[in-house]
Amino acid sequence: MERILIIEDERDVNGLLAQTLQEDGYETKSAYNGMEGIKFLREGSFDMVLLDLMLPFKSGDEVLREIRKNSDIPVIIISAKDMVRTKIDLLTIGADDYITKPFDLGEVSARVASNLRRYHQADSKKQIVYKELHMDTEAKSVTVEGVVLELTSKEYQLFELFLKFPNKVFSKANLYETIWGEEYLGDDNVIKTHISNLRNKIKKANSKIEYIETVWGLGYRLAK
Amino acid sequence: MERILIIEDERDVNGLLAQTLQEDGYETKSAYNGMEGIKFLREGSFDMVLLDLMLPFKSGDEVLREIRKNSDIPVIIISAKDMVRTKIDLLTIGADDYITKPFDLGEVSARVASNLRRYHQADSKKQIVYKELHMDTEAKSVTVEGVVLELTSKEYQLFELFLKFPNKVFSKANLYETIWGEEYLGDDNVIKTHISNLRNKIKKANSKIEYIETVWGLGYRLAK
DNA sequence: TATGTATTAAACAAATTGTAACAATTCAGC
DNA sequence: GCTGAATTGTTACAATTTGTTTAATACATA
Repeated sequence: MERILIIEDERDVNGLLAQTLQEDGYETKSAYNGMEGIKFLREGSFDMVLLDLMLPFKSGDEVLREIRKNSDIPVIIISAKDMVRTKIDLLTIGADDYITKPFDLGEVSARVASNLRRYHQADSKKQIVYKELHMDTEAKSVTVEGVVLELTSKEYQLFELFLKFPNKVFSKANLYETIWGEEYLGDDNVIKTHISNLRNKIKKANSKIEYIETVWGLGYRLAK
Repeated sequence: MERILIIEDERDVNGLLAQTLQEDGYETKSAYNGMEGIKFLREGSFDMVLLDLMLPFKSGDEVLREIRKNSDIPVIIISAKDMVRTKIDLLTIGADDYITKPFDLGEVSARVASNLRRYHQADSKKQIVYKELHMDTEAKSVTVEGVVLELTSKEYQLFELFLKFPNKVFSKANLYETIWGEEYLGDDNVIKTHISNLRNKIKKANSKIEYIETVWGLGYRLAK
């Protein structure tokens, strides 16, 4: 399970965050000042830190600097709305994101999820594993249930795009412009054919899973 | 590769920035006045703009306003040290960061990297949460109380409009012209049908909440 | 030239969209 | 409160758009 450390001195705010994140399925630990936060970080392993800027004893940016000395886990800053100037500096120091008070709990959930996803993606950039599929972006090879797919260049590029952005719906214009690098003038035949060929090759490799999903009227994406 | 547009009239400063950024592994393009800068932006796709404030023909803040009309890429302002007052205004217009002259090249690198990272991370913006509803504008998916709605393209577009402008009342002409991109000639049947279908799908997802409100004689809007 | 790859074309299938006819609702004026 | 004209809502179906597949042709590379 993913563990999140919440460093926030206001007890009710801390509790609220903890409760929300627990409902989202994370394990949380609460610290009520910077020194305590750093202590917990040394002791346990965490996947993320929510860090308030205004802390007693040791201010948030000091804590952040301390964290960054020996860790690259995502840190989301919680700050008062009017601290615009500091935002920029914090991102420079190495914060990953920030949320301004008063915050919407739904937004907190979204940000946390998004940052965690990115973090976990970052250390497996070269190997993409999805369901029964394995892509090596260095070797440009793809296997489905152990069977190697012999893909052409265009097929591979399409597939890699889908796998790199698992939720995004790619419009045809989108696909065309990123892969072909030219302006899309409405001729989607090429794309449709390649998609078809790609699907066929996947199917022939004994895959029962459909990897590429059609989103009617919008485009294509990786199937869930 | 990431592309950065440098809009700066002093040739040696421009060149220095270009060189530094190229060494950092970016592709750069140089413009020497505001008009040229805007022209380049229209033609090519950039990931970031470095923008000098004091430019011939068109001042930096005009250029910034122009950029913000159709893009949200990070813009870093380069300004003389004594123009402190403007900083805040620029951040209000939509600048992401600022660097004062004379600048340290190491700092430029750091700021550029930080802003680019944040920009590419900014996908939390793409999540719209409203009451029990969650819309992912990347994945083009909508869930109500955890249930995924299977929307058609038109239905989705309508819904996204409402959610993006939560208080605005959209007249039918308004909706028709933004979504269909054609002149509205008074036939509101299409819209009514789509709204009806959309409401149905929401209702079938067990939602007790009415998300789309009719404003009699005026149009529709997101319900409060 | 031989081979694989990319593109185009065309015929077919599927889903969405628009239309039309009718039902329900709202609101102004009595 | 009624009443009815205006506005909005619903439904089913036809027309249109969009997607799939197969095959043939063009293109590139060795």
